[in-house]
Amino acid sequence: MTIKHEKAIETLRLKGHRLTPQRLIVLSIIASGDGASGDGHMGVDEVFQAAKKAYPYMDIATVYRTLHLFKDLGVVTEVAIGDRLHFELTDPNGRHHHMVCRVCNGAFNLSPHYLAEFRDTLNKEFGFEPDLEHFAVSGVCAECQESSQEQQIQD
Amino acid sequence: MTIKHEKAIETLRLKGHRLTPQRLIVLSIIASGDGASGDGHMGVDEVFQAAKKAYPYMDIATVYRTLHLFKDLGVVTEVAIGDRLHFELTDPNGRHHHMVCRVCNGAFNLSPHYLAEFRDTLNKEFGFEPDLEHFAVSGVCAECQESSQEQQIQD
DNA sequence: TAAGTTTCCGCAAACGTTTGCAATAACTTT
DNA sequence: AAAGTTATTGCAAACGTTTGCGGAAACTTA
Ligand SMILES: [Mn+2]
Ligand SMILES: [Mn+2]
Ligand SMILES: [Zn+2]
Ligand SMILES: [Zn+2]
Repeated sequence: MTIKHEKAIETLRLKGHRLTPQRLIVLSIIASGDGASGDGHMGVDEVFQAAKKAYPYMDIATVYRTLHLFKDLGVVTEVAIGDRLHFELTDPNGRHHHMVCRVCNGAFNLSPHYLAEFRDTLNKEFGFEPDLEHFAVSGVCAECQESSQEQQIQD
Repeated sequence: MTIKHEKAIETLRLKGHRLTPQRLIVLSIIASGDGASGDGHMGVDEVFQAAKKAYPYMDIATVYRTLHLFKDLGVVTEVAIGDRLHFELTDPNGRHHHMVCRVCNGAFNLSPHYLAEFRDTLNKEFGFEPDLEHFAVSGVCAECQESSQEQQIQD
């Protein structure tokens, strides 16, 4: 049980939400970060399947509701990867955004400092306050650009 | 019939796609830009309802397939507004990104120049090539920030 | 610990969007 | 103009996600 994990439970209680077995199970699955991608981001179905092992009556609607609650509380971070939702436990000491590759669906962390100037500009020029907590930019990662170049040479 | 609209038809023909009535209808609806939002971006259902008036057998799957084809050809630009897809005819002389307000669902145009530096940084630091054609940043617009401030004062 | 209050859950149905499939229609060739 | 080729369509079913509802469980109070 990590400190992040304990703080998350404390946040739930402090904001007056009930500590149901379903919520604790989903939280510990996300906290384990033990998803197929290996980068700590877990797909909704991965969470659901793992949750059913711990508690067979678990419903997919409960998983979604729980993840959205955690997102609203800032306990988890949502990342859209290849048009499916993924989640990771928020690390207050390691906040980051994401670059998502549309070819391999890899998600790469991006330090907030790369967006600080962009945020300031939008603020000053337009009075627009961007939601950067769940910011992700999609594109093609370095590795996938290389492999598509090899492909072209072979043609 | 605008020049953008004619060029779009020419693009279809040149790339070997068939000029079906369904495609021409969807294209002219998007080209009209006559959506409820007033900013030229049209929701999928708006397109579908208008298309059914011109051609009653029109199917929603055809609308989606057509819009995605147009997107791949660069003829239309997709903007996700409040987690629904919207589309506008691409203007080669007025390319822009979008700021989308999560409160009022307004979509505000953003000149590419605001993202040029961000793109360069991702390229140089990570070899990541972002897809900026359909880039949209979500947040809260100036107007909605003001009204939520008034709200707080009243409380 | 028992009763009362209110949030939360499982279920089923709905949402917006995508997909497989067999029939049709756009284009090409003759 | 007719026949042949193949992309595109309408339909229905499926996808991932959200929502309404009535019963159940978490917490509060006594
Ligand atoms: Mn991450
Ligand atoms: Mn626009
Ligand atoms: Zn990649
Ligand atoms: Zn707004």
